[in-house]
Formats: sequence, structure tokens, C-alpha cells
Amino acid sequence: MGKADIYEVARAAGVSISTVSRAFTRPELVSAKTRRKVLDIADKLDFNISRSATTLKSGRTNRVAMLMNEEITSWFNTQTFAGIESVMHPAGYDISLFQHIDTERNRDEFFTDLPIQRNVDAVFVASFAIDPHEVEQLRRIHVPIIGINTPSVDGFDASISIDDEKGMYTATQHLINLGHRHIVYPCSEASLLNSSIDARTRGFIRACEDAQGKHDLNWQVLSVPRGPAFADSALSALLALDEFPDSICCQMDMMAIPLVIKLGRYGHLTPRDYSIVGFDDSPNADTINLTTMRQDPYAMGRTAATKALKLIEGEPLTNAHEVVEAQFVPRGTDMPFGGAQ
Amino acid sequence: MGKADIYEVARAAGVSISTVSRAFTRPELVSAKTRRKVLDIADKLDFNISRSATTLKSGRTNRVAMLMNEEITSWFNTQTFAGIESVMHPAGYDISLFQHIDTERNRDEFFTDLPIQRNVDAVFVASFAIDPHEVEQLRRIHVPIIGINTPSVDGFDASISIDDEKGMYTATQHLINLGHRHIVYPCSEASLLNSSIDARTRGFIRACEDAQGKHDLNWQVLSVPRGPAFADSALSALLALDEFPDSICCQMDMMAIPLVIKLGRYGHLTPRDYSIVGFDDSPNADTINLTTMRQDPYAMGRTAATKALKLIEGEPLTNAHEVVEAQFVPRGTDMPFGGAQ
DNA sequence: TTGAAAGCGTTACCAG
DNA sequence: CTGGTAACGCTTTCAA
Repeated sequence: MGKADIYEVARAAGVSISTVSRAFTRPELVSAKTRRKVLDIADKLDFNISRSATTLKSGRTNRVAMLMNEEITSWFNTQTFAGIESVMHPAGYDISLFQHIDTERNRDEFFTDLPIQRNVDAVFVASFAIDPHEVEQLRRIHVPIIGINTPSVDGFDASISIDDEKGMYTATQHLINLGHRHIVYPCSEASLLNSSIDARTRGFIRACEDAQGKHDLNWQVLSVPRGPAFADSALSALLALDEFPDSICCQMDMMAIPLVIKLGRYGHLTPRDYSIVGFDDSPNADTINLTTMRQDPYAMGRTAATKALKLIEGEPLTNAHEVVEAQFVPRGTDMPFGGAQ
Repeated sequence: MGKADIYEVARAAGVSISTVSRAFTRPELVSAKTRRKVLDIADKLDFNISRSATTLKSGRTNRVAMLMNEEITSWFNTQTFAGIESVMHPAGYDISLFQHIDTERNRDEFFTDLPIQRNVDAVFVASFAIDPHEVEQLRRIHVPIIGINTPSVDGFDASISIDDEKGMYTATQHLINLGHRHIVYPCSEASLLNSSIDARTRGFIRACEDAQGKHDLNWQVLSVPRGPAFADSALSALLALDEFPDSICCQMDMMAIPLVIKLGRYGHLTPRDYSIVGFDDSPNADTINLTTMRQDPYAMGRTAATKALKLIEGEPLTNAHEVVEAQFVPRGTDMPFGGAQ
């Protein structure tokens, strides 16, 4: 907010407040000379249009909400947020962030209070298992709701999701095709709140079951507690196995990367001793040369935001609900079973 | 925004709009019975107070701006943002993000347009070399300006900075004290826009120069181009050296981590063959057991936000400008020179 | 405890 | 192309 108000500027410029307003927001309606004079004086007086007044008048809030599990600092959330921001900011929108909508208490609080707390033009829901009743609550604020990796698209006006199950199915199948028969899937316990995690686990299991008939597969899901030490827990669990597996299929790169590094300290080297594939292609995956399934949450954020903008404008969406596939990224942590020469 | 307006709610509840307003924002001024009735009806009608109207009336925007170099997705920016958010969001503020204020064009555009583009109650400037003229421009929006790791605090109402130079001085000294005499400092070229980077380099150089008298030191700054491949460039430059150094002092962990991993593939193992220390303690530093200097940008963000809130309230700050020190985190990538037994 | 009315700073319609 | 004026939805005195 500047120092002076629109009346002072109008007076100083010898014009009406209408003209001052137009000089800023509809320059084409004002003569070049008048416009220049107004803008000069406004600049001198440190005046600028009040967004609050504009938004009140227009009925638009120029703000959207983004709901997420956990912290904005996680790789997925940051990338998604950045993608949304890259579209919404240039369009004049701010993003109001709601983190940690993943504990019973926070969820309750959030879904009870959102409508009366903030006003937004759209709501993004990123990667969590929102339930139908909660979607219902959200709908009451009467703005478009856009899902990103939500378990279901019921109640959403638009969505973009990665096919986690299929992606993990592909990764698992890759290991099986390589001849691996003893496959372990280390994963942090399902939170019931991150639909991606669950879907990936399903993909792994389905791939193993499908292959079971053709091969004598020894596979298992190795579930460890959530929390900051999940990778170390998985490491211990892996080392405690009677027999070390010939391959590891990881829920995510953040699991795979520490495992590759730390297993090496125990003499288990990839790809010499075992194959391992990750999921995400998050930072440092390339550094350790990890074979993985790539997803692009930044691009998903952009897509979601583009849909949101259209919905806000009342434009129809040609394909409201999109599903994208994870992309296989072959690198150096996998090798045919017994294939080292 | 809900469906109904305040008049409908007032009518349905048989009260005036004043009472409806108070039921929401000053519940203590309304009888319990009336309040309940109003809130019930409001809920039924999906009504809720318009923030736009409230902010217009109050003169507050309930929004702050955050300026940064590069992307929100960098570790430092994400952490700082999350820290600010953790304080500002509960206080009712949204954060309007301005990324990439680091190219000539973006800077110009930004500093010319900010005042007329958005209205904010405070501005955070994170980690870049804003120049005095630009601070001057910023000041014209007449709100508190809070710096985070800015090169100077002139013109800022408050600031929190890490002592990068001292931190790197300490790290370098540590290597020298360990007996190392051939030290290389790989760093991506100074951007002129990231004051932290410059300060760290100065710290390294000063530590070397200070030790020069006492020891026969062979030190050098190995500058490589900025960009996504900076770590690989540093790797090549290091391998091209006539003699491989006995120690490496890294500008940041994002440089150190790939180096440790990739140098290993060329047979240079730490701490056996060389010592290396990083800076930041960013993700995976612990995974590879990297000795480093820790900084906590999340905490700095919180501190900055706390100061901002006070300034917005017009409260005095007891210590407007704070400097914190990086903390030495000894782990496993350093060892006395020739000390392996 | 409640109601009436002024006013926050714009925008947009309608005149001129 | 420009000016006057109502209206956006709320908060806040002031009265009752």
C-alpha cells in the first residue's frame, strides 16, 4: 500500500478517481497523455492500487488453497507447489498453503474451519486420501477442487494423477524379467493418508502374483515404521534376512538411495550383488546411478493449475481427469541375474 | 466465498448484519444464544466472512512477499519458505512468492512493478545481493523489509543472517589443523547474486592466507561454471589436477555429496585418501556420513517471520539484526593427514 | 446486547 | 476520453 490514496492522486493530476483507476487497470481507455501524467504523479506519491479493494469489487479473491500431507519441504510437495506457483503467480494468484492435513486432529480442524477461515478461488488437494465426506465439506465453499494424485476423483472438478500402481508394476516386472527371483519390497508403513504409497505397494504385489505362476518367486513386502529413520530400519531388516535378496524394489528413491549407499558398507554392492530400482527420480538418484521410475510432480502441478485457471474462468475442460504414466529410467543399478561377467 | 451473503444470513436469523459480523469476529460481544443461531444458519447457508472485505476495511492485506534467487525448489529456499510459512500462516498471512529475482531482466521488472502489482504487509528478501537502489525502491511500499542472508543490512528493518564467512573459515581451519596441506575449494562461479556463496569463498581464502605463514600450504579455488552440471565439472577439474589434493573444502553439500560418491568410482576414497567437508548439512549429508557445517534455514525463516509480525504490529524489536553461526558437524569424511592406520 | 449507518478503495455503468 | 456515482461485503462507532 502506498502512502497516498486515489483521491489525492486524482486531485494532484486534475482528474477524477475513475481516470486514475483506469490509468492503472484499463490503460487503453485513457489518453496517453493523461495516463502518463497520472502514473507519474502516482509514482511520486507512492500510490498504488489496493488489491483488497479490487478483489472485493471483483468478487475474486486471487488466492487459491493447496492442501498437502506432511511438509512442503518434501520433494514431491515442493515440486508440485512450484509447478502450481509457476502458473498461478503470473496469473495473479497467491497460494495459501495448508500443510500436515494428515493427522486426525489437523484434518478435523481443517475441514471444519476452512470455509470460514479463508476465501479462495480454487482448492488443490495433493496426494492424500481425502475421504468422500471431506470432499463434500470442501465442495461447500463452491469453488473448483483439483486433485493431484488423489485416490479417487469423485467430487473433484479436475485432477491429474500418476499411475503409481502401473509404474510399480512395471518396475517389478523389469526385475523379474531380468531373472531375479528373490525380490524384497522395503516400504514405510502405509499412512492411510498417502494414496501413492498404497498404490505402489499394490503394483508390486500384483506384479509378483502375476508372475508367480510362471516362476518360482520368493517375494516379500518388508514394512518398516514411518519416521525419519525409515531407511535405516529397512537397512536393518534387510540385513537381518536369512538370505540376502537378489533384488530390491523400492517404494521411492528416498528409500533406495540410502540403501544403495549403506548396503555398500556391508559389502552388498549393486549391481554386482543385487539389482535395485527406485521410484520418483528424485535428487541424487542420478548421482548414485539409480535405475528408477520417473515422475514429474512439477509438470503435474502445472497441469493442475492450468485446469484450475480454466475452471475459475468458467471455461469447459476437454479432459478434466488425466492420468500420466511413470517413465522407466534405466541406469546402472540393475543387471540380469547372475549376469556379471 | 459461500453462496449466501451477510444479508441473507441476517434475515434468516432475524438479526442485523452487524450481529452476524460480530458472531464471527467478535463472538464475545454477542449473546451465546444469538451467536449459535447465527452460526448455525450461516453454516446451513454456506456463508462465511469475506476476507477481501475484511482486509479492505482493516487496511491490512494479510499477505507478505518473499523474494528469492532461483527456484523455491532449492534446499535453502524451501527450508526458509517453510520456516516463514510456519509462523505466518497461523497468524493469518499468505505468502506471495517472487522467484528468480536474479536475472537482470527479472530484477528490473520486479523492482519496477512490485509496488503497483501486489500489496503486502511485509517483504522478505532471501539470500541475494540486492543493491542499495533496489532497497530504496522496496522501501517505497512503506512496509517492513526483512532480510535473510543479505550482504548488507542497510535499509532493512530487520534481518537474520548466517555468518557464512566465519563458518567456512572454521571448516577450512579444521582441515588445516588435521594436517592437510593441499586443499582445493571447488565452487561454482559466483553469481554476484548469492551473497552466501561469495562470503564462503572469502572465508576459505582468509583461512588459507592466515595459515600460510605457519605452514607451507598449497591451496586453490577451483571455479567451475554454474548450472546443473556444476558437480560433474568440479569432478573433472579435480581429476585433471597434476596431484590429487589431500583435502577438499566444499562450498556446499550439494557439491560435496556427488563428489564423495563419484570420486569413489575413480578410486579416491574418503577418509582413506582425502578429507572432505561440506557446508549446509542438507539432505543425504548424513547418509554419506559427510562432515559438514550445519545451518538451519528453517529456523532462520521462523526468526525472520517472528520479527516481521512484530514490525507489522508496530512493536519495537530488541535486536533487529541477528547473526547466527554455522555449527560444525563432525562425521566420517575427515581424518588427520596420513592418519589412517 | 443489538441495530443503523458511515466508510474502507476500488470498479463499472451511465452520461456527457 | 472523462467524470459522477452506486455498489462490492464487511467492521465499527454511536445510539438505543
